[in-house]
Parts: sequence; structure tokens; C-alpha cells
Amino acid sequence: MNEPLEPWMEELLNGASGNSMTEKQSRIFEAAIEIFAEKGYSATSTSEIASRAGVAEGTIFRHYKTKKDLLLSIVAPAMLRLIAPFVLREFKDVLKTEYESFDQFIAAMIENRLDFLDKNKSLMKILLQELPFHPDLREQFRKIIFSQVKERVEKVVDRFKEKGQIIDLPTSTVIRLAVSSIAGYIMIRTFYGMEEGAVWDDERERQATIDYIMRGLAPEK
Amino acid sequence: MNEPLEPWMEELLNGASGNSMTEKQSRIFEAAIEIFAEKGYSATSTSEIASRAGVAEGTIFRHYKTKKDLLLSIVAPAMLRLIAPFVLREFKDVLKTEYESFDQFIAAMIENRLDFLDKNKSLMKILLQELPFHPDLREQFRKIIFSQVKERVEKVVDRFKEKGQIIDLPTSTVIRLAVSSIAGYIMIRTFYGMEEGAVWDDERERQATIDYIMRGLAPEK
DNA sequence: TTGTGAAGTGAGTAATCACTCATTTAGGCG
DNA sequence: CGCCTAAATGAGTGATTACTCACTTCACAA
Repeated sequence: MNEPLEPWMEELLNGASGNSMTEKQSRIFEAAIEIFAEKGYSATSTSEIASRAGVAEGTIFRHYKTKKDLLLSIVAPAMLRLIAPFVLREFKDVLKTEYESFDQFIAAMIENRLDFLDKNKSLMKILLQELPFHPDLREQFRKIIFSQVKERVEKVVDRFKEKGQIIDLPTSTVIRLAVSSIAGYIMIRTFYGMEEGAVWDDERERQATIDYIMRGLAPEK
Repeated sequence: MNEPLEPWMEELLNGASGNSMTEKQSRIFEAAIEIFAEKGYSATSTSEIASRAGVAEGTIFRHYKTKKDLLLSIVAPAMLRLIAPFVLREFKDVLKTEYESFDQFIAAMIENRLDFLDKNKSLMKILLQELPFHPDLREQFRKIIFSQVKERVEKVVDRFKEKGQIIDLPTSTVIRLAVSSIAGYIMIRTFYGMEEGAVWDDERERQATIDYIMRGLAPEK
């Protein structure tokens, strides 16, 4: 029921990004990512993309029918790569592995997705910025999340619930609480540098977050 | 040290929104909020604002020097109103009141800001969307948060820490954990309707969130 | 070498952009 | 009424927009 791994997904995953692109095309691709992240999609002109990529403006439209087509070719694969661990066989081990304890599972998830986010900040910024304005994209995202990701995470949570390791709340509530705590940690970590003098002990904060989640979700004694 | 309540704040708070505006100006103001929220600032043209407001395009520039000036006149007061409870005398009671228990305090905060957010969704969407692209706005926001809000919330948390009601973690960590849990609850609640068949028992979810925070921040026995 | 198709070019296009300004309209005061 | 000032107008501005197209360059197989 959740094994389809449709071909268009695979296509998107290795996809556009680097495979069968000419050098100029990938220069366009990279330049677009940079500028979209800097000033937003609407505020970015194709002429600026062309000049930063060092190509003629016409070249952009050889490879991408429209400006929006360029955006989609950037954002759609990024979306899939973000949730890849949940939909791909090769990565599914993260979920398949029988973690003995819930905190090990959470630590693994944080580790895994944090690497990805750190390496793809621009991509994620564009995705986050443009999702509200493109219903088609949003719908695609929603569908994948609900049909692929949600089910699998629910399975893991249910397993830990049965084992008596976490509290007996609705599974969706448990996920919401844990995810929001993790997301909060990631966001603060990402946008750090805002507060000048402050120190951020990453290891300590991460452990505090995991401990917080564990206490919050501990079964009532 | 934190009592200044500078005059420009007061000015912004009653501010632009409805006081000394002609009818056409406030029609422009409202139309701009609508369209900015729908398609984003950059993708919105002044001609569209004019036509939705039912005025000539020139009228916009009678009241606002530039398009960006119009944006700022919307976003700056919204920013202040968002954090008003923390900077205004009249509202400071929320913080001044001696809540006996930490969960009462959190419940009050949620109640208070949720009302506001529900009534100002468009405003908040614009603020969230444009903050990353306007360093001046972001800096203003950052300054107020750190100089006004943070100090006051820290005081409250410290008080509960001294009373032994919450765990002995760095105050900023405690705030981060609680805020991210609350923000998660608010966001899911706000963007609901995404999942069709699902039911959202608001009272239950809110209480679950508060309980989760309380368990997560409970002092080690 | 020559032929062929794809890649790349940049001048050109109509549409739209934010913004200006000379002019008209409207509202209150004497 | 007439007078004044602020509000409102909309045609007009040059700049910029996404996109097109006739053309040139390039890589490579025949």
C-alpha cells in the first residue's frame, strides 16, 4: 500500500540537478537558486539570472519554457529530496531499523535531516517561500506528506506506544508535539548569528531538546 | 531599564490603521493587505491595488511615497501589535500578574495571542513573508524582540525557576522549548483544513500541548 | 570535409511596471 | 456665494519585464 515509489519520483530525485545538463544549463540552475533565495522568485528577473550565470538571456528559455518552469525544476526535486528518507527504499532503513528506544529514533532523525538542511539552505528557503503561492506545488507536497510520510511515521510511533515507551495520546498529537520541538531546535540553530554575544552549545541544546521530548511524551506512571 | 515605551511605538500602534485616514486611503490600505497576502508583495502591482480599492492609481502615491512605503505602513504597526502585550503598560498585566502556576501563565499567553492571530491572519502572513527580504524591518523586529520581549519573558521564567516549578535549564533553552511547542500548536491549528477528513478537537489539543510543555519542563524529582 | 541538429546568442517586442504631474473635484469657512 | 486647500484623477513617463526568433556557433558522425 505504501511501496509504489513511483517512477516520476526517481526521475526527480537524481533528476534535473546535475545529470544530463550542459554546463551553461547548470550554471543557470545554480544562479537561479542563489538569486531566488536572495530576493524571492517574483523579485528576480530572468535578465539577472542570465548575467549571473554568464549566459545570454535567450539561453534560459532554451532549457526552461518559462520562468515558473525554472522555479519548478528547482523546487520539485528539492521537495522530494527533503522527504526522501521516508519514501525511498535505500533510506527507509532509518524507519525500518528497530530502534530500541524512542530517543535513539529521534536522535537519528535529527542527525539525518539536519545534515540535509545544512547543505541545502537556499533550496529550503525557496521551497518555504514559494509554497504558499503555488497551489499546485503545495498540493503535491501535501499529497506526498500525507500518503507517504505520515503513514510511515505513524507506524513507528505506534510501535513505541505499544511497547509502552511513550504516552497514550492520539498518534497525530504525539507527532505534532515531537516535530514542533525538533523544528524549533532546527530553526533557532539555523537562524543563529542573530543574537550577537550569545553562545550556542549545539550538543547541549540538541540533548536538551531530546530530553524535553522524552519527558513530554513519557508514559504516565 | 525596560520601561521606555518610546513615542514612535505608540504612534505606530494606534497609528496609520484607521485614525486620520480618508476613506479612499483606508480602502487602499485594506486592498493592499488583501493582495499582498494573496500573491506576495513583489508580485502585486500598484495598478491592481488601485482597481481593487476602487481608486485611481495616482491616489496611492498621494498617500504613500512608494510601493515599499505602503508595505511598511502595513507591516510595521502589525509587528508592534503582535508583541504589544510585552511592551505596553496596559497589557503588561499579562506578565505582571503573579500567576501561581506556570501552566496558567502559558494558557493565558496562548489565549491572548491566539485571539490576535486569528483576527490578523493576512497581516501575519505578509509579515512572515516579507521579513526575510527587508533587512531594515528584520533588524527592527529583532531589536524589539531582544530588547523588550526577551527580558520580560526571561523574568517570568526565572521567577518560576526560583519557585522550583520548572526545570533548571538555561532560561533561553526553556523559552525556546515552550515557544516552539506553542508555535507548533498554533501553526497546525491555523493551517487546518489541509487534511480533509481529519477532526481537530481544539480544546483537547491545546490542553495536550500545555501538559506536554509542563511535563517537559517539570523539575527533576 | 561536409552535413546536421542541438546549444547558444542578443536584438527585438509588446506588455506591464512604479511613479509623475497638470488638471479637476470636493468640502469647509467666511 | 467665492475662496482656499487638500484629495483625487488618469493620461503619460521611461524603465523593466518575460519571452521570441532569426541567426551563429559548436560537436560530432558520415
